[in-house]
Amino acid sequence: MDFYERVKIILAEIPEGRVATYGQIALLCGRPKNSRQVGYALNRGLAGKGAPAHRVVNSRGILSGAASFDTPDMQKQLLESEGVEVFWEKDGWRVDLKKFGWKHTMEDAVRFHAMLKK
DNA sequence: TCCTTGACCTACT
DNA sequence: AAGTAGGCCAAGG
Repeated sequence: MDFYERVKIILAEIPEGRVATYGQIALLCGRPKNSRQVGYALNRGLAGKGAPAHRVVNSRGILSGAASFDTPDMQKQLLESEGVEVFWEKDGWRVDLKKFGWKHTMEDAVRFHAMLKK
């Protein structure tokens, strides 16, 4: 199964009101070292149309600076509409991963692995 | 092929 | 706490 298809599947599993990191997505896709490709996928829209790309941030909780969204603050808007606090820190908009980071269980990981057949 | 480019990550100063 | 360095790897030229 294609890596980008896997990304699409995992993205659909991120709960509303929570955010996941690129590395986390890559890990759950069974490709721990492909965090950059996750970004590539979202940037190029390879993860499908309705993909919740706004729920993905980097390891420090910083929102993507690359404006692949219609408007610069769209990602922030979408997150806030889901109840996620977004605040400005030095160089960019950020969320507290301690509070809003998606903490998937081991069971989740196993379940996802089963979905990623082949 | 080789080289450059990234919505990245970790470890180390 | 903040900045650097090296590592990663698929795409595209």
